[in-house]
Amino acid sequence: MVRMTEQRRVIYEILSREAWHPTVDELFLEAKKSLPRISQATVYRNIEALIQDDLATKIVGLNGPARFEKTKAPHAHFECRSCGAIKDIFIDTECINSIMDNKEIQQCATETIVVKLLGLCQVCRETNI
Amino acid sequence: MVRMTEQRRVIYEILSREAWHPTVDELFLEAKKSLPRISQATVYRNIEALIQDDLATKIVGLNGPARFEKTKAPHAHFECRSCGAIKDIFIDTECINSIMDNKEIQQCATETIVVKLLGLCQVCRETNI
DNA sequence: CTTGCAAATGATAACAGTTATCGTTAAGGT
DNA sequence: ACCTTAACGATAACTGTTATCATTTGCAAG
Ligand SMILES: [Mn+2]
Ligand SMILES: [Mn+2]
Ligand SMILES: [Zn+2]
Ligand SMILES: [Zn+2]
Repeated sequence: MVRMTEQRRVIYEILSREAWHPTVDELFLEAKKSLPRISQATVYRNIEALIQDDLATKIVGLNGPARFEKTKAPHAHFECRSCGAIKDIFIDTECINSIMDNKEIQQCATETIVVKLLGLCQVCRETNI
Repeated sequence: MVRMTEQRRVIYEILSREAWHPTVDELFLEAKKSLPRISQATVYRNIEALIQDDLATKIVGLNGPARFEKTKAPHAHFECRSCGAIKDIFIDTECINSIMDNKEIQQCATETIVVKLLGLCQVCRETNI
C-alpha cells in the first residue's frame, strides 16, 4: 500500500513551485524548513514514488545531479552547459507532432519525446566574458 | 600543446564504428585489445579531449554511465528506459528547423538541439513480457 | 482504547561513475 | 644524446545514488 505521508506532500508542494527544476539536495534543504528531521533518503524515495505516479519528471543534464519538476504539459528545456541551470521553453506542439510523424519513431515504442537546447545561460555569458 | 597519442587514436577509431554508443567502460575494454596496458583514466581523459575538439559527443541517459559517439550529422536518439540502450533515429532536418524557429530559443544562446525518444526497446519488450 | 502489522522514515553504509593526484613514461624539439 | 613537458597508468578522493536496517508511524482489527 502507498501512503500519502507528510514528507511526500511537502516534497510535491515544493516541486509545484513554478519555474524551478530543483535537485534532490535543493528539495531536501527546502523540505527541512518545514520538516527539520527529514532525511535525504526520504527525498530520494518520494521523488521516485512521485515519478512512478507520473506526478514528477526527472531531467538529466550533461553534468551534475539530476533535476526534477512537477509533471506538466510537454515542453522543452534550455540547459546551460556551464552551470547546468534549466529553463522552460514552450515550443509549438506542431514541432513535436512533426517529429512523431516519422516511420522509424512509430516502429519504436516511443512513450516520451525529450527536447533539450544546450548553450550558455545569460548569467554564465556575463560572468565568464 | 596537444599530442595525438596512440591511445587517443585507438579510442577515436573504436568510437568511429557505426551504430554504437559505448560507455567509458566499453571503450576501455575494446581499447585494451590493442593496448593491453591502457588505463581507464586515459579513456576518460581522451574522450574529454575528443569532445573539446568536437570529434566526440556525450550522451546522457536517465540512469547508468554516459555514452559517447563520434560527432556526426545531427540526429535523434531512442533510449530504452529499461536497459539504457541507444539507437540512432534520423529525423527530418525540417523538424529541427521548425523547433529553432522560436523566439524564446533564439533569445537563448542555443548551440545544440538534443532530441531524445524514450520507451522500451524491442529486446526489453520481448524479455519482460 | 490497546495491540499488531506493514509501510515509511532517518541514519548511514555501500556502490557506481567520475575526477583529481602523483610519480613515471615517452614524444618531439634542440 | 639530452631536456622539457604532455600524456600516461595507478589509484585515491569525491559525488550522486541506492541499499540496508533498526525505529517510528499510521491504520485497522480485536
Ligand atoms: Mn520544465
Ligand atoms: Mn547517435
Ligand atoms: Zn549558466
Ligand atoms: Zn531495452
